[in-house]
Amino acid sequence: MPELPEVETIARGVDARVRGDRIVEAWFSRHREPFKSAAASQAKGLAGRPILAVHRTGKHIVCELGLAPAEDTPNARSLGQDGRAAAQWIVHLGMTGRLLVTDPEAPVVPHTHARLTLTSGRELRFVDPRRFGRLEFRDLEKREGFAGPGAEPLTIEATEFAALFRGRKLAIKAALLNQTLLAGVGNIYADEGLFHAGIRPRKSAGRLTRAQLEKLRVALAEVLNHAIRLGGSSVSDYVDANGVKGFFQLEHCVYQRTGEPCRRCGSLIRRVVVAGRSTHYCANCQR
DNA sequence: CATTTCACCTGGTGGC
DNA sequence: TGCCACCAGGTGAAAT
Repeated sequence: MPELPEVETIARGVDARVRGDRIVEAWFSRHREPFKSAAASQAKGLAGRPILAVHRTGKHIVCELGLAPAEDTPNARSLGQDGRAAAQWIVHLGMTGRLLVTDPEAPVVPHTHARLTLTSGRELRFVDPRRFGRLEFRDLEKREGFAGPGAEPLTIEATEFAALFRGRKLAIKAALLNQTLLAGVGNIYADEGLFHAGIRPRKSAGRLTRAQLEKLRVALAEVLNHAIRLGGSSVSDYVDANGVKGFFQLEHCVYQRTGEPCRRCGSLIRRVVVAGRSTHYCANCQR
């Protein structure tokens, strides 16, 4: 479910409620590897660590963690070297993942795969029916910090954005979904961004003019920021860290509006398959 | 290497 | 009500 605006909304919500808290204990379900690091090593790595901050990178939620009291040295390294985090817990929600902050007595819903109990008494829970999500623990004393390979669509500049697509023959829609180029855009916002930029999804990425690419960059950033302001798109079951739905689905111009009139020109929205994904566009507004 | 296709999962929906 | 086909916001491995 979650693309950049949904992940950003969740990360902000989780940050607001668990920043400064401390992980007492972590529990993981046995359900086959919905994990990137083994459950046992994650549980061991997480226990006792303070949560310094929670933020988003691409479609990943990154929990910045300090040192557990036992390994804390008198050398003032409870925040790690230079006040930076000593470890990270990285959550990718896949299609149906949820990261929720709950009271401990809140019923444990089916497909709950992780429960982190916190000093405050609250719990951080990961729920994921389809199990496409991924959980990873990184000890920064041993490895490098997490940074997705793709550029951030909200801050990328014109020249760099244009360079991403130069010489690429594939459809612009397929290119937008490639997380190693641009991180955070998924099926909804690729379609919406292309609509606002007036570009056909199947147009070759490398054949777009510099002006079209710039229009696309701006359109994407506007759509994503607008969606963040509305708490994301709740297409079926997306909710934020507090279980609250978003409202951007009400503003969709093309996504899942097949056969409905275009909000700008009235012609009917079409659905095709590009890069194996449902793709929606207005043949009149997008050329 | 660039690009496309498919497998991975469960659950909801709509047709019959 | 039941059964079934189809669809779904994501990725990464395998095939081309």
